Amino acid sequence: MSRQDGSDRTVSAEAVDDSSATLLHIDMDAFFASVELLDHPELVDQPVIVGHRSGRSVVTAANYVARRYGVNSAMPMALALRKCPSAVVLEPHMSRYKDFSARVMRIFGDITPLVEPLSIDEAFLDVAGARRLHGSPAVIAALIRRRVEAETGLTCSVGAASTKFVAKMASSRAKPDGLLVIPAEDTLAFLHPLPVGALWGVGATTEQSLLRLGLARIGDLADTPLSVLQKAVGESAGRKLHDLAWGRDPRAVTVEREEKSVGHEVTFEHDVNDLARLRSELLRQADAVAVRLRSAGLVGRCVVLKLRYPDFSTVTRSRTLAEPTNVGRRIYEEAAASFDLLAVKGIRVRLIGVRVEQLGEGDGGGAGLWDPDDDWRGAERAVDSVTARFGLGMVRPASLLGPARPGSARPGTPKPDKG
DNA sequence: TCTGGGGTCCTAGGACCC
DNA sequence: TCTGGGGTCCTAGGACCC
Repeated sequence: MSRQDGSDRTVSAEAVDDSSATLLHIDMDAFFASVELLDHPELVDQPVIVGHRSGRSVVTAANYVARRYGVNSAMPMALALRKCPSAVVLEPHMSRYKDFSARVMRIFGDITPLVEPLSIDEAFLDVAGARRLHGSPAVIAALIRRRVEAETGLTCSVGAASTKFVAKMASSRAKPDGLLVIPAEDTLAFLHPLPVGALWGVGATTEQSLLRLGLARIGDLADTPLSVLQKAVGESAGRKLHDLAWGRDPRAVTVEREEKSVGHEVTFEHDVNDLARLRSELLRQADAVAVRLRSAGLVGRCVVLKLRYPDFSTVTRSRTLAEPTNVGRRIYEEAAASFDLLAVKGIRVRLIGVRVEQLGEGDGGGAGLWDPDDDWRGAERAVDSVTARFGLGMVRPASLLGPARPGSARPGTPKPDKG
């Protein structure tokens, strides 16, 4: 194993044979907070929290100064401010984070086309094919870290290993501003002393189940019969834990992933018992979901309503449609029908949300495919905008229902490349 | 302390069909 | 008349991740 970090850059990553560690996991350090600090350099030495100040919000991100006070992501803001009353709270700026995200992802893309974004601020890279051009994985990781810092002013941490999940665990142990290389032959020596909670996929609940069995370290999982693990945490999770404990993870870096669902939800500042208000929120969300589906060229078959009550208990109700849709009014009708069955007198709601699942390719209307010459598409877009504003169903005039004209690409079908 | 919003994946039970 | 086992679809809930 070889370590390199901001405080001691002289440790040479090349001292170990890293040729097997071709999977990199790159994770930006305190991403949202770091972007905000670029705009507020005077705050770098102060505890900074990104999030809304309002009553029911949580911490979206915290810089490392704030973390020293025990502040962490997803912590209720009220608690965070009790732990660190001197923290500066900054409102999030998502579009700015997306912009920085695109910039770092482009840097990754310069190294290899095999980039799998995991979230806005992290990605897997398979650099096996990039070694001839750029050098060993550790050299590539160092190059990426230098470029990210030089071109964005942000730091990142990198884990390099022979499997994705070990690379991911390595990057988290390299944080902040570090690089940790785990050659294949060192995998078990790296994993086995770590606590079970450090495993990707083991949260608080699973950790407790494992601790009750006396399994505290990853090495303990490796030494436990598969059947015992499966009885404790389920068949699939048990199998996965056992494999991971032995460093087995055959997943490859996948560049494309298809979306499985699209949804919106909102937690009210104060619990709501006004049914009309709840329905109008539902309508707003259904339309927002529909707009996103259409712009992605998708339709969905299953509409899920989600409610959370004041005691934080959560229920969902789903309805499967005979015909998939991306029409706001249809989504709303299904969600509202589910809602009406739950909306007993005196109901109070903390959160309401709509999600559409079982997605498939839509029948056109994808914004990226819009051809200004196709005037019927323009008409459809106009209808869509009415839909978006008023929640009306999409009513395509009968004259627009005909087949695609000869010579024009079928809706939803990308036109072939020209040579 | 009092818990966001965006997701993915898994489990389990029941209906239904062969 | 009683009964089995597998497969698929649907639904509800929950763990987990960032």
